[in-house]
Formats: sequence, structure tokens, C-alpha cells
Amino acid sequence: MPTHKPFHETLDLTVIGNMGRVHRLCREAVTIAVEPLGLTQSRWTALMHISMRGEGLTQLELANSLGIEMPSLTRTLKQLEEQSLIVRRVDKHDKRSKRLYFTEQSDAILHSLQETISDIKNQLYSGLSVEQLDAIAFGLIKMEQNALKCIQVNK
Amino acid sequence: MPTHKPFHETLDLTVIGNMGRVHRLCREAVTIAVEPLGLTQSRWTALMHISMRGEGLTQLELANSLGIEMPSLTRTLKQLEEQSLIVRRVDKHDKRSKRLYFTEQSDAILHSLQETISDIKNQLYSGLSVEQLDAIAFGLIKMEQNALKCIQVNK
DNA sequence: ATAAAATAGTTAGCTTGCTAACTATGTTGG
DNA sequence: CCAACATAGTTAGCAAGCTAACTATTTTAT
Repeated sequence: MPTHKPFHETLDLTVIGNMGRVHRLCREAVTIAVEPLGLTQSRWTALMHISMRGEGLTQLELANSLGIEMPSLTRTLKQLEEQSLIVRRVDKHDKRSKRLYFTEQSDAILHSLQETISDIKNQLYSGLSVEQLDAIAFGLIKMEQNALKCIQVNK
Repeated sequence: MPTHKPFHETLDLTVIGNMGRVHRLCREAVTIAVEPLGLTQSRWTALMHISMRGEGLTQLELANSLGIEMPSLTRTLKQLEEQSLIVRRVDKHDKRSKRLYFTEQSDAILHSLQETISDIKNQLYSGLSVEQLDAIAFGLIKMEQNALKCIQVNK
């Protein structure tokens, strides 16, 4: 058997490694709390962003807001439309675009979502000061920029 | 159409939202650089952790190290074994356990991996001080604990 | 004016996380 | 001692991210 130098002497991907797990757990925490509403993680996130950005935004705008690609969003929106929580209407001036609107059914759900998420958010961020949260947010943005540059160069 | 209060007045999931995207991009940056070796993200991560923890660890130990569940790991290890980059050997004393070992083929790959990842890591963390990275790591760990508590309570 | 390029969205299929339910082995308590 | 429970690993199938390749429009450039 060959011998191998341990990676940890030259390599520390702790932050990257932790991020995925923490992200999964945070989303799961919300999803469990929100389960009675029949919403998965991608669906409540999408609803939340539509509400945040305001009804009538296009799918592309929503995808950018969510930081995901269009095909990922298409699936989620299809499910939300089947649940009658949104409608997709073709834009009058540009027939390629579809704009997103809420329905009567989504009203109650949105209020419940808002309260639940606000509550969970407090629990997730508890013990962390605004400064600490800012530091994390700053670090993440910096790492995102670095990653994009890195991908650009090597692709 | 019903009216809706915008979420952003009461809700800020920026950090959580960013985490998933940043994590994906960081992993992608490494995966692109490492592509010539024929390794996907889950496979190079697993190899790296086996190297870090030392050959001969069990699958369960590796799963814990990676922060993923056993079934997720089983698939990745099956692929690595098909690529002849690891072998799984049943433990002598506990026939339920399988211990993980490198092969002759993995030797060259591991060295190349180590160098590439070390390089990418520097790029990803560039512009961030040790203090800032510590702050992020601390924040992530705190949020993970909060999320686990939250899941426990609501489940 | 129209042919070519760009853009919005969809579909198909991959990756990698998950849970639930299973097998096989090991441990423990009555 | 052995029945019940616990543990390591696997299999099957879901969730949600992705890219590549497609359609249908819109814009641009000759």
C-alpha cells in the first residue's frame, strides 16, 4: 500500500465543508416548521422571494433573486402552479417572458409562512450579533466573488 | 388579487440564502480544476477526508467526517471502488463494518488533488484574513447548533 | 426586409443530498 | 441461552441543484 501525507497539514476546507451542511440544516429547520403548509424547501423559498421582490416579476428575475438557474426554477414553479399558489402569465409586450402572480389560495399560506420563517430565523441567528452576521455575510460574498473568478479562469 | 406585505420588512434570510450558492460555487471551482482527474465533487471530497482522517477508517466514521448520511456515502464509495481508487474491506472483529483503504492507482491522484485543492483554496479565501475566516467558521458552527436544536424541537 | 444572433422558458437527464425500509451482524437482558 | 434490540451498511426512490439541447419569440445587422 502506498503512503500518503495527510491533507490537513496543507489543506483546510473547513469553511467550505461546513457551509453545505449548515445550509442543509437551516433549510431543513424551516421546512419542518412549514411542513403543515405542504411546502418543500424550494417552494417556500420561491414564494418568499416573489413576495419580497413583488408580484409580477419574471421567472428570470426570480431565478436571479434566488441565485439558481432557470431549469431549477421551472420545476418548482410548475409544482407551485399545480398547488394553485401562483399563476404564470405571458407578458403582453414580450411573449417570451412569463410574469408571476399570487392567487387567492396563496394569501393565507403567505401570512403563515412569514410568521413561521420569522420565528425560525430568530432561532437560527440566536447567539450571533448583528456584527457577526454581517461578518459572515461579507465573507460569503467575498468567497462567492473569488469562486466566480476562479471558475471563469479555469473553465 | 390579494395584497401581501413584503417579506423583507420582517424577514432576512440573506445569510442562509447565500450559503447554498456560495457552497455550490466553491465546490464547482475545485471540481473544474480537478476535472482532468475524473473526479466529481463528492468523490474528491471523500478521498480528501479519507486521507485527512487516515486510511482504515470505517464508512460510518467517514460519513461523520463528511457530515453526510450513510446512504449518500455508499453511492460515492461504490463509484470510487469502481474507479479502483479505494477498496472496502470487512473489519475482522466486526463483520458489519467496512474499512476504507487506498490503492496503488490512488497514489498519483491524491498528490495531484492535494496540490490543486491547496491552490484553489488560496484563491477562494483570498482577501479574507484569518480572523475573518474564523468569524465565519464560528458563525457557521453556531448556526448549525441552532438549526439542530430547532429541528429537534419541531420534529 | 430578412437572416442571424440573442433571450425566456422548457425538457431530459445527471449529481448528490435525503429518508424509509431492508439485510446481516453484534450486544444485552430476562 | 436466546429473544429482542442496536448498529453498519445497502437499496430504492425523492428533492433540488446543474448543464445541454430544444422551441418560440425578439433584436440586430447586413
